[in-house]
Amino acid sequence: MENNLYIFNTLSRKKEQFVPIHENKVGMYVCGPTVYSDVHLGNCRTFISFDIIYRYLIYLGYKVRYVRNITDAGHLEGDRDEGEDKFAKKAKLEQLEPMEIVQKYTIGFHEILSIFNTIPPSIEPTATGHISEQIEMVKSILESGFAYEIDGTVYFNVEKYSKNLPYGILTNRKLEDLLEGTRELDGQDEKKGRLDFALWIKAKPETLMQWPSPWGWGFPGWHIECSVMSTKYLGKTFDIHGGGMDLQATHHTNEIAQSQACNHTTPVKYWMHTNMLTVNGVRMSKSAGNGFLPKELFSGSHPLLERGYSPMTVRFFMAQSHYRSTLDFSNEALQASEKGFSRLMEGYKRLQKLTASAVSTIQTAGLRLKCEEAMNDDFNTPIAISHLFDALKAINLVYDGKETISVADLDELKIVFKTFIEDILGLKSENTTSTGNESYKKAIDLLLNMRLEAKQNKDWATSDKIRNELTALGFEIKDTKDGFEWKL
RNA sequence: GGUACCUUGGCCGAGUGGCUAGGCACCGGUCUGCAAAACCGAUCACGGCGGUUCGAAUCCGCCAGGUACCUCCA
Repeated sequence: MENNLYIFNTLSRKKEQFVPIHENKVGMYVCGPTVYSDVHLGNCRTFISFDIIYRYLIYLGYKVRYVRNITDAGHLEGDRDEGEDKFAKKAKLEQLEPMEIVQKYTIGFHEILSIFNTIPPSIEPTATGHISEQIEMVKSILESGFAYEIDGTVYFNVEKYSKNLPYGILTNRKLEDLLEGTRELDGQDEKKGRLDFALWIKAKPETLMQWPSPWGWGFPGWHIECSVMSTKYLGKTFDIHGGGMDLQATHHTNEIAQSQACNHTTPVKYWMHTNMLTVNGVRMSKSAGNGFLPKELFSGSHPLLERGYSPMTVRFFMAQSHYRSTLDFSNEALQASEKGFSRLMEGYKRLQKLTASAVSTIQTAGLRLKCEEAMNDDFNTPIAISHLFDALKAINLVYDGKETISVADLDELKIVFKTFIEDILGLKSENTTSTGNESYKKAIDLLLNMRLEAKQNKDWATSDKIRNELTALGFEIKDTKDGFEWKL
């Protein structure tokens, strides 16, 4: 299959033409959430970005296997292979079983992603469901000589690995620099090298989630699950691995090392990293406390928000920036997106009502190609959207009777709009009136018909009163040549 | 301290050597009883200094400011 898709590969820090390993097929792995608390908006940005990427790959005709894991074990509070397990800590706080925590937040995560209209991945494996495979991989890494065991805990030997293979390729860093950057660890540490990380961690007696292993009871290190599950479902080498940029330096770097040590091959052809969401210029993060939850965003209940914004407004807002750029959250920016989105969707609805003429007096033919070119350039959604807005102008001109469009052009325009707005960008109309009941609609129509009569009698006082009061209730009233239109 | 990245008009946000990005806001106009919506038009730009070049927002250097990673986070 021929395509001109170019993807920015973190490995080379360049845009590279996308050539799948197996013709017509794409294997894509994205690091999913650790389900110990509510998913926050920054996480959502990454998953929405990859949702659009997934949708576009499908549009191009690829058969995509999209794997996104759920981390439900082994993720410690600190990454120094000490500290408390996140699930255990939360379980104590909420007085629940760790698996109740996992269940609760997994459901919440799915709910939110569904509200954002993302397509579920093909496979969503969990760490706890792959304990034996993780043990096998740890064994294999031990056999290859890149790991060592100390008292029930298995560590990856970074120094030894880096003698044979480049450890810091993903962040373009040398081992010496990394070592220099690592601060001295206070307290006891049994690791041989400062950069070494745990593959398997010995359980303490009070550890809630633990499994038997050749090294005694314990639980897997955080990084190993991704190596295991991506290998299992996508093979030793697969096409795309994605995740947030914050995972690049540690998690993904270690993942490469593990997979390489076990499978003796480069695990991933294209590494893709999404940039961070910021609030007032500072990264939105769990620890900084400036991250709001999707529900707070929808309802406007967070102190930083002036009011609520709908899920599709947020999705559109995110699509208006490129996935590799930071995106700054502000009320002003969200309101701008809300209006723009509303205008786009209004135009999309109008498009369905247009009547074709014998000839086109406007130029819309190249739209699909332009949008494809934008998406082919490392999924440049903001450019694709700008082309849709250009076409929107043409739609409105035809709607106003100032220009005409031919049947063929109209049909193509309808298909392209549907394809890019719904299928690729994953946007959908949120107009509530379409789901409202009939009597309610008729009541509004009745009021507006009364207003129409008042207008015909030039009773502007009554006519304005009806319109103003409805407007105050949130309705938008538009007068047309032969009547009116309204929406909530 | 080390490493990397960023700085675009009132706001958001594309763009990597010459050609109007786009959205929102604002201003003028068309339409309208007045509005709204829509359309047309105008205004506003590339952090600072220097260099390369016929030509730089785009390449190079320096400076200033900011952010991220190096410590859990998508």
